[in-house]
Amino acid sequence: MALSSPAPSTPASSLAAVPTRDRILDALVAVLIDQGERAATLDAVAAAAGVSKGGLLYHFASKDALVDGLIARLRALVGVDIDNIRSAPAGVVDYLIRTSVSEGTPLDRAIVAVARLAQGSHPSANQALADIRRQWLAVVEEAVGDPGTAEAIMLISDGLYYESTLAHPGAPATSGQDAAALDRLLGVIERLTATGT
Amino acid sequence: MALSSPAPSTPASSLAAVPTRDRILDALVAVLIDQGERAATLDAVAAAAGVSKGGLLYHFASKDALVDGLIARLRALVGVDIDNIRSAPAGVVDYLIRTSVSEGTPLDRAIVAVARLAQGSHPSANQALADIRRQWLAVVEEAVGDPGTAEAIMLISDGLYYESTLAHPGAPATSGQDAAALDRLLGVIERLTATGT
DNA sequence: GTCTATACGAAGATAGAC
DNA sequence: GTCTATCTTCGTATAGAC
Repeated sequence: MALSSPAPSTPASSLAAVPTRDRILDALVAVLIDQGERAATLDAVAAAAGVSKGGLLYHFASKDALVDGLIARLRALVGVDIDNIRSAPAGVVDYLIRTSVSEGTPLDRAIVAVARLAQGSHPSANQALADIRRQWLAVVEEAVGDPGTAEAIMLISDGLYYESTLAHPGAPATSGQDAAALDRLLGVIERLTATGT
Repeated sequence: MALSSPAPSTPASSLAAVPTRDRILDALVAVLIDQGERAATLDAVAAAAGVSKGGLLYHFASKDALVDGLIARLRALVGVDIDNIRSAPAGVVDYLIRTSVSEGTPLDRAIVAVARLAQGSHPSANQALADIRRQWLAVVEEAVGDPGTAEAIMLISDGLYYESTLAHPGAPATSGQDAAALDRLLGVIERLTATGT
């Protein structure tokens, strides 16, 4: 699962300490989500990870390298997700829409963090998000048949991501009311998939 | 129309020079759209407006004041747009969706610029965008009747904005292919509004 | 592997001349 | 109203000790 780091050869127990490299990426994600792109300085990330700036720079030689590390983690997580979505019991669309709003999982957090980066003209962050969208769209198209319908559903997913995360920095996680709204939304979307072209 | 600046009392002709204050806001918008939030420094904005940093700071005492000026302009432009959308010949939904992707008008540019700002934890930018969304959603709800359908349409609009502007910094304006895709999308959306709840 | 200290440049803001 | 210094703080990165 932790594709971004080599598996330790002899983990004494499953409670083995998280490698510093991963802790730093966790800290980067946390700062990006909670305080935005501008606040994600080397100082702030190092402090959040519990290391010094010098310590951070040992693991990631520059800020760009740090960002690249996060994007690599995101791509790995998405690879797993694409497998999950194809075999989702409630269907591809249900899975996609529900996970567009969740905010809890490592994947959600990685996406939101990279989306924050993408606004600051990080070309590789934009590229990664565009690639991911393409992968999801392909799966939805495969599931619903009609490309136009797939695009509309994908746009709703984009809108949910934008609304639930980017538009409201520091918002609390999914609440009960949101869950009801999500059910209602899925009902509306069914009207798109029920009828053919 | 230019609600953000007092009308000159004696404009010799309609070619009267644009006030420096407005030129500075234009420059801020241009830099935000073309180069992102981080690039929108006082130096860069001043250069784009053709004034010195000191000159800029005469009109806007601080960077926060500059941002507030842009947000005030956006709110004024949206006020006009809300009037337009209610009387749009092709209908509210058609107008909303089409203008979600345009990118050419002063309003579009102001929205994209403020959206860039919103990612950098500018609370007032987020607040303004949330307010605007609420106004549009109210109009759509009024037009289509069902709140769930209205929300789905609004999310598609959000997705279009995200896709066409935030996700692709420095992308060219609406192309021919986009226009066809938009028509197809409107066809899909009609399936939502055609059927009742 | 992790730390402290320091160099260097960039960005916001002030002061005062014109 | 607009300009040119100048000050200060912050962010990235390097050097070298431990």
